[in-house]
Amino acid sequence: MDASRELSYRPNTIARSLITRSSRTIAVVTYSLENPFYSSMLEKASRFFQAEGYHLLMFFAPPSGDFDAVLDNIIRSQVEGVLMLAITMTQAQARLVDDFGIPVVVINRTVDYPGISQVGSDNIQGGYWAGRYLASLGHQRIAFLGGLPDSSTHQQREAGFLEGLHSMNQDCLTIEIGNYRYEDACQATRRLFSSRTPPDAIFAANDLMAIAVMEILRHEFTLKVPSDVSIIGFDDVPMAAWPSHSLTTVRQPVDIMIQKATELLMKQMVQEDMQPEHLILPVTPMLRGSTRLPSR
Amino acid sequence: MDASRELSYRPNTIARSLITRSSRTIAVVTYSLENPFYSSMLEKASRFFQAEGYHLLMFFAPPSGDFDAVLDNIIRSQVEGVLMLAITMTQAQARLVDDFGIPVVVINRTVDYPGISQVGSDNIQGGYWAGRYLASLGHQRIAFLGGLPDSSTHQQREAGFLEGLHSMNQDCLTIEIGNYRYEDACQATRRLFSSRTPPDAIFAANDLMAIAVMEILRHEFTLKVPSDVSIIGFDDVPMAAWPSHSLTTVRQPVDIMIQKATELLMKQMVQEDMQPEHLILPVTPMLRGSTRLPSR
DNA sequence: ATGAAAGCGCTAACAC
DNA sequence: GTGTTAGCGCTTTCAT
Repeated sequence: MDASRELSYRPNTIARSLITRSSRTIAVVTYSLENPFYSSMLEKASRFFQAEGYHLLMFFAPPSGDFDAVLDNIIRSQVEGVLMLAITMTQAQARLVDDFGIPVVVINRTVDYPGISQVGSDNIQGGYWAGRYLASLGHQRIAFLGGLPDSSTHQQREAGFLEGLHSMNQDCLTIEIGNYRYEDACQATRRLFSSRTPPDAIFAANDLMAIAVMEILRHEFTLKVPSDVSIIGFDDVPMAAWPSHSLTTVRQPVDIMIQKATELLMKQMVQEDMQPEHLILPVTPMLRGSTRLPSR
Repeated sequence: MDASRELSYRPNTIARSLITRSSRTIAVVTYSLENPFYSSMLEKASRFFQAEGYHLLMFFAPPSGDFDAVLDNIIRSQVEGVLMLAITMTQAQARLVDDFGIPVVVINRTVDYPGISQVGSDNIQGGYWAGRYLASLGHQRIAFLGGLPDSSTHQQREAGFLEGLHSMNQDCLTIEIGNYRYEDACQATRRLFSSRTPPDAIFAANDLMAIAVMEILRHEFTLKVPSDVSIIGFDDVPMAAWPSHSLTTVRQPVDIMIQKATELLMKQMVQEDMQPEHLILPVTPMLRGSTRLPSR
């Protein structure tokens, strides 16, 4: 002990990992941290795992393209688990990492493969509520501002929304795509409101885009929110509650999602035989100032 | 090759790391991702290193306390470099990791130890400009909303600010602390404006806090920005340019900072003998709508 | 309790 | 080129 102190010896984690066959490392895969919803998830997950003696190894999905190469790197890296934050995977990709026996939890994406765990919230219900609620406010020209068209969240929120509108005998005026990004949503909003029949209400597939809509309407089209246009978002990021935005939105239970996801991943890492689970957590409508008041 | 495909063989990165003595891994240390300034830095750094075949291992500094334990983990983990994002280190801590021969680049903190590289921007100049500019607008009761009191950025921005005010024959009305956090800044704003002599201008040590001030003033105190109170922030995060905030701020050149920091770290990892550098990049005042117009 | 040795899966050096 | 071997720094097992 004296000598080890003298030489300021530190055990070599890599050598230890090799012999124990446990890297105490978890891959986190995401494609952007622009949305604070995911950067806060990242922080929470990281602190949780750090407390358990694990550390997160970051992998960013390339904007276009070779996600298979990323998966390959993940497999070689000997991580003990993978946390996918809003990453769309093919069945083949899911099977690949499952075949290597690496536990995976996918957050906010469903993937059509039973071997991995998924944690999400009830996008269909959230969309359904948004559709019904906007219609119930008396809006007649209701549009959807979608996220990434390939993502399950986009598809489910859209499907729920259309169904909600139909249940009120309405159709969706038009659908635009904002790719879950602020800038893209600004462009989409400009297109939407340059039309001869602009919407009088918008459901955006996340808060970041909903806030973009609000900014563009108020400051480029000098329209009032909510008196001219009602806006609903999705996520309930902290920013949505800031008084300037006061965004009516569909809250996803972030804390519970990340808690369940990390617990699930831990369990799967510890017991070989754990069955993958598919959790769909309930969402909560948050009524704020970006939707007009119900007339009654 | 056929057999390796058959068995879907993947080289074991850990075994390779052990023999080559290179983990192709870099530690990133931060204490919060609440400020998008840092989550975007994280994303950019991660993509850069990933393209070079390196991956980031995340370490979060505990809110209170044992940072030495984190450093110890970093050293054991055999990372080839450390990127500190806004982490305040003691001299002893800096020396420790330097003694282990691990290259370190500290972003947005100065540390009183010559052995490690530092990349930051000219906080003193930025603060100086903010002080002079607010005074030049005719403000008479100018306050400072500080960040983390122990951080070098806080201290430098404050020092520059006070000096700027003095150069215009003014003193700082009062100083409050917001710890670089949104919520803390809201509380600080409430304290500031409950006073009998509230400020008529505020310089906040980052944009997140500046926006918090704006929110509270407009919606809790029904004061107008900028006609009642001018506000200046620091960073120039994307949100600052959103029309609702239209925040006058001091831009830090994020892209250049992260580019320089990653390049520096790479160089130090490759050549043993590289001298640590201390880069102070120029800041740029961004005049927007949160400060009143110069009268002339 | 204390020590010696095998081996995790690679790479690099060295023979052939 | 092709094959063999030593060894990276640990943990674990087995013998003392």
